[in-house]
Amino acid sequence: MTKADEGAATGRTAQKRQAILSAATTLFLRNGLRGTSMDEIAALASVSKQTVYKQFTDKEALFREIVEEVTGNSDAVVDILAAAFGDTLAATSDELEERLRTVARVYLDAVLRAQVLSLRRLIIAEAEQFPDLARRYYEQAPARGIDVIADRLRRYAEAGLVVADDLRLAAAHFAYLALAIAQDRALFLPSELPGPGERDRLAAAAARAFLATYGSTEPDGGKP
Amino acid sequence: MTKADEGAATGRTAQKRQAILSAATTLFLRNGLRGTSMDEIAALASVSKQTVYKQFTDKEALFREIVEEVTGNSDAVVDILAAAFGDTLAATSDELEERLRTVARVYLDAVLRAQVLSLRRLIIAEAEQFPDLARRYYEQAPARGIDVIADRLRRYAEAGLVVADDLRLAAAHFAYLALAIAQDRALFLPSELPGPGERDRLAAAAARAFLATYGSTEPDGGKP
Amino acid sequence: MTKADEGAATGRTAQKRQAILSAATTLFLRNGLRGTSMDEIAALASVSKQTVYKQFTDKEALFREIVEEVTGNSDAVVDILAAAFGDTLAATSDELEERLRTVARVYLDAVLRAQVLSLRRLIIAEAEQFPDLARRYYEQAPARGIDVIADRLRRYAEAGLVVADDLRLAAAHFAYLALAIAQDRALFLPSELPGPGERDRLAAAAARAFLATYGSTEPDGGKP
Amino acid sequence: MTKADEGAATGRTAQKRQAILSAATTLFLRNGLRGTSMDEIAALASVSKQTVYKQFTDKEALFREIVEEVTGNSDAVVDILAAAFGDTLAATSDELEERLRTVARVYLDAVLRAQVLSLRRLIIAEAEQFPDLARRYYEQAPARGIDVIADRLRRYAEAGLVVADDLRLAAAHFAYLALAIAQDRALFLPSELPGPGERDRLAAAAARAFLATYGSTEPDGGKP
DNA sequence: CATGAATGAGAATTCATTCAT
DNA sequence: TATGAATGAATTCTCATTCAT
Repeated sequence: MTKADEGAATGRTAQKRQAILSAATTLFLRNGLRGTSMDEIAALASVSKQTVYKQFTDKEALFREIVEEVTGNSDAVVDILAAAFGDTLAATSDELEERLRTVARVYLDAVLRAQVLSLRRLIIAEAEQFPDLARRYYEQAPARGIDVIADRLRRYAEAGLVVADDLRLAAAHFAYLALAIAQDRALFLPSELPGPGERDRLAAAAARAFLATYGSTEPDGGKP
Repeated sequence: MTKADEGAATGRTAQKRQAILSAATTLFLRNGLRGTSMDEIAALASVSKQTVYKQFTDKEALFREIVEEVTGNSDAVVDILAAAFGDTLAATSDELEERLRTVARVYLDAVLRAQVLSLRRLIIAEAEQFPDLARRYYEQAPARGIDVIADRLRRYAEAGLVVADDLRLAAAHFAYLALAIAQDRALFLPSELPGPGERDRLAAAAARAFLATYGSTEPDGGKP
Repeated sequence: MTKADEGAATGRTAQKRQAILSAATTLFLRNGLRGTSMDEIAALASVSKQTVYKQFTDKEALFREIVEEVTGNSDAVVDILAAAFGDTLAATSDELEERLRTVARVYLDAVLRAQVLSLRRLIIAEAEQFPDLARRYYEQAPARGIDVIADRLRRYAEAGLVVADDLRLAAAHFAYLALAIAQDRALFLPSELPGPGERDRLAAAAARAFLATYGSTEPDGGKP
Repeated sequence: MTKADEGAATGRTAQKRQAILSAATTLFLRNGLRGTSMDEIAALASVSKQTVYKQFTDKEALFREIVEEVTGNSDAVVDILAAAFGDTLAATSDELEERLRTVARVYLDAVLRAQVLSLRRLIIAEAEQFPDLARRYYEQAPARGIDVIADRLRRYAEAGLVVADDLRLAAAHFAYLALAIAQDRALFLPSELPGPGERDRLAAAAARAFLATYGSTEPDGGKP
């Protein structure tokens, strides 16, 4: 076997595997675990059922692999969040509020994407059957988002812009002020996602409320 | 047929109907819609399958009826919430914070009950298949909770204890400050409900954060 | 429900159950466990597959039930054997030999019936998968046959017609002298069962060999 | 292509063929014909399924080849048996009994090996599907054992140590006195093979019973 | 030639729903 | 009216065998 052969073989197999994963992801997110049959997956992936079973032990294994993969990709949300904070610290309270407003808004957009919502629904639906997957998701997605926020808040606290005993709690307050109203609603009413204006409003209110609670009273050292 | 006969017959039928509803509720909440078979329901209700089908057109109808019934009973949560506010207004800011702490704590307890969480999971899981049910639930449960809070906040605002442009938004902030951290976690990690201490802590932090944002600066109107 | 109703219902159900058991017995004995499908069983019993599954948890349960039932009926062989010994003791050595010849012959016939051989094959085939069934069969069939023989030999020994230290061993020797040659052959060559003459010959040889070993030298007390 | 190449090719092919045969033997003996899949065989032999099909027409052909091969190797049992008789004749009745005891014991050991028992079970299980294989096995294994014994008995008879009209019948009596009790039990109770003491006891009893029946009354020519 | 993919069927089991009694 | 049986399809998974590369 030459390298080319190996590459070709691997490529072929890996390609099929990808097609299966992609098809299954689509279907699981749309119809849930029990609402998706292996036949449908094979058909959508344009492979035979046996190819599916040769690559994945059984439906559960396929489900697990997909949830783990997609959960991993949820880092995207966390990365977006981290990026939104920017690299520099805000210099004044006013700047900080605007910064937080942006962060809230960006975070909200990330979280209201249809895929992210579907994944959330899927994992919540199966949380009792697959507690390990649910835990993993929880730790990778919502919890890590709060970690990132807490980390940034620490820097603001060090700069005297924010005052908080418990940074993780403050971070959670910020996260849920920003997300919870819209996210909760979106879980139940998938077809009524809030529009841009509403998102702006929610993000602004979250930033304002957060700073009212945790903003330093003597903001940036006294405006002359 | 005498009235007695009719009554007996009705009674018996109604009794079976109740048994079916009760069995189906248990099973749907535990195993989901697709995870529950009509056979299981009939068996747990100790009736024949035909009896089930005589009372309910099909599985979907049974599911709907149950979700609507249980959703209706979720008023309980709203009632608990309303009761927690009490009938009198708080006289001072301090009293108000304690009052809100209590409310947050009671609300949290109500919402973290296993049944309530299971119902939430069930409805979220089926939100795309049964958007009307999800809407109804959303309007009956989370939304009405916020209504109740908003209503109370209005009275506080009138008394000068709270300042808010948008009372519903303020109410939502309070609700999600109080619930979201724990509720979100509980949806994903059913086996790790927060203990009493943690609940106290979350409730206190919610009350504090809310008042920092929406509490009147001149607390109780300034008693001259 | 009246008794008649119950009876009718039971009768109907029991009838179907019997049909299933009968069909499955036929097929399992003919084609083995893996060689028989639930579809075939349902078809041969003229019932729906669901009726089969309602009566028997799964294929294994059905298999077990059948093997146990048929094993129980194998008592027939033991009963035949016991009857062949007759109620009276033989008075002389000559009579005893004739008696044993008859017993051997009858036993051989019982054991060479097609059903008995098929059952033996079936249980041997599954002995590693179902050790409990194999044990039960072994104890009910071959072992009990030897018990019966040992019991009769004890009476002969008490009458001085037979001399043996170890009656069970002597019984086993008799049993296998009588059966083993033909039984072994029949297990492998189902289509070449020995004819009556051959059976006579084997039975006679078994009786003769047994008495040569275990017959009392001073037979019936000395004919003057 | 040089001869070396051809040799190498043949060697490689033959090697794979052997690997397949070996894997299939293991699996067929362990799990039976229907309990073994071509996939498993290919996997255990570390070859592709196509290679299996290139070497053997289909599953049945592979099964046949294996059973025939293993049946051929069962000669081992016959060889062991023949060797146990030794090259010299026994001189006295006492020596003969000891000799037969040894033979019986060795034969028993040979026949109670797990592989031999598994093969027996396998062939019995498939005797109706593959009557030709069963016949071949029967003729190669149990029947040839009896042939060997009959042959030796003839020499003993010529030496006046043994008296028998029908040497094959006498040989069968010896064989089944020696084997049948333990072999039968072992077929049904694979996990309860008799220990050495029990084997000794059975072998001794077989030798004794055989000589009581077929031993010459005037043993070795009368010791004056 | 040999690897992975494909085929096409079949088996066990389950389900929602409907008859028949 | 209620029970057990029946229906007919679907679902998960496996298998023996054959292409295509």
